Amino acid sequence: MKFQCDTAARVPIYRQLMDQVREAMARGRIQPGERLPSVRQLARELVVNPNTIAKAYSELERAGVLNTRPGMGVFIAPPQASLTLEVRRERLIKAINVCLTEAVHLGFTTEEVATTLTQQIEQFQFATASPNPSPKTPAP
Amino acid sequence: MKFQCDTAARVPIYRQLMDQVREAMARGRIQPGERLPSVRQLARELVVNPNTIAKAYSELERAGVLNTRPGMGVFIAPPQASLTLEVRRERLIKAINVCLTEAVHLGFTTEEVATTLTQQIEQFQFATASPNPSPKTPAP
Amino acid sequence: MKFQCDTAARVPIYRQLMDQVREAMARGRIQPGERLPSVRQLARELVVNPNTIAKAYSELERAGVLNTRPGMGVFIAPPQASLTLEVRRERLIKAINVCLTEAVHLGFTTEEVATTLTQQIEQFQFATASPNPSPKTPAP
Amino acid sequence: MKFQCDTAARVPIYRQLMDQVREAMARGRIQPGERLPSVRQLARELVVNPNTIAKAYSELERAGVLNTRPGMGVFIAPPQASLTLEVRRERLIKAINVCLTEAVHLGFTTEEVATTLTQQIEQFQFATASPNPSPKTPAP
DNA sequence: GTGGTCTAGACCACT
DNA sequence: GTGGTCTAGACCACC
Repeated sequence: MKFQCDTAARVPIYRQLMDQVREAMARGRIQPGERLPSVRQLARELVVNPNTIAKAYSELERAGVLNTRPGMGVFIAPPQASLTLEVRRERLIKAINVCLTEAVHLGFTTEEVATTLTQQIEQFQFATASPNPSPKTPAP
Repeated sequence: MKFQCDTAARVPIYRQLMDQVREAMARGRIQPGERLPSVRQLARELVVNPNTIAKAYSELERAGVLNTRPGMGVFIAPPQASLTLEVRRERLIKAINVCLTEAVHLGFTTEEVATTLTQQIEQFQFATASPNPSPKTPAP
Repeated sequence: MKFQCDTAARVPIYRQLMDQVREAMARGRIQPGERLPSVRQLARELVVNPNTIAKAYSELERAGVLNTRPGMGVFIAPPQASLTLEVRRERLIKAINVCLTEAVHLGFTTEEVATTLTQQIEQFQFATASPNPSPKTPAP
Repeated sequence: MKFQCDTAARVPIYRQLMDQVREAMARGRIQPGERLPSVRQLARELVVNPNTIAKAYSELERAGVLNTRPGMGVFIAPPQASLTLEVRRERLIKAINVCLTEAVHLGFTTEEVATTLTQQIEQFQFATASPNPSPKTPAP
């Protein structure tokens, strides 16, 4: 996996790295079990303090997205949805509202948003069946 | 307009207030020319330091969404899209990707996301014509 | 003389009015002895608090630019250069530096600034002889 | 870079600092990528509250002329002209008019203004080619 | 009444 | 070390 970071941005570097891992996973570019570059290697590559890389990795591990196996490296963890359906719904709606608020302020029309969304949604690897199925999709 | 803030959240209070103003505008709940609560009044109401409110307001003014008139109060500014179409497109795609990344990690299916999005999109006041119209939506 | 003010601007209204009087004088659009609209009349016209108009006028009077004759109205005062050449030089250089700093930040070239300046300078009514002549312009 | 501020002046301290940074940049005395003194250091040096320095820096960052990297310091940002030619022209004319109005009121002649301007203009680092070149300056 | 500026001093986040 | 956020409380400018 290829990382990059922008030291001039106001979003902290460790956050940029976390976001990149999460987005790459969501796009299916990296799979569970895959190994990420070591802290030191990535620190050299990005010319960044190793502590910063370590912080990004440890936060992701705390979130259950990565597994660190001492002496072996850092690996993508298998998916695990531990949240209740209610909490997941809330967060989805929140994420959508943030996105739509931005879209309105950028001056786009409903159609333009829908078009762009359709284009982008194909590039993500969505689950084929929800772990806690919603009532909308009754089991056959 | 009704505000609320969570002192315990890791997102700064002034940021929470900014987001609420922006979302309320995007939903059409507050209109250009409308007056917001005064700094002191809102500070008393939320039990927050007036400086914090002032910071939220002044940041929004610099973003061009508010006008503050000393001695008069703070008002919603008329809409003004000064960004190029290219920049606006970039930001829209970025916002959508953040949203979709979150949706995948929450374990939702494509259909669930599409359904929720359709529900939410109706609650926002989108522009009816883009300031820099895209070739995608020819006039009938 | 026609006044206008922008309540949304962050420069105070009384300052906007002062600047308009000063610029109109510098352009020769209003002459010494000419009468300005009364406080009440201008306040009605601009839909502004009379105190605000009064403040603009009294500040200009303090600067020696206006004369208020009670019961008669407000008049443009005859020119009077009471400052030393040294102070006037300092202020001219300061004003020019502010202007040039802005020009550089706007990304203009020297030629573009010179061209625009030549166009604008013709519209102002400069003195034909300096009250405290500089050594550059020896008396014949 | 050397700063100074006048606590007695009616222009706010943070504004004075902003103006000094902008002028130093326009004169080429500080270059993109260069680091400014830290908030705390400058606050000690000028005997001013750190919050005041921070305000100046953060306003300049919002204007796009500085980058602040938490934990690293504050740096001059690479130049970026995002404004349309029309807006830039308007602002240039406005800046020139303010300057000329002042010059007339100080009692200077056209020649004196032209002479002083020629002297000062050499000390600024103007762009050599406009980002949106005007038709006035064809390439030789 | 309104918002704007500044101080003093605290705590946190980032590198 | 760096900057960012928040509080408490003061004074000023504008309308």
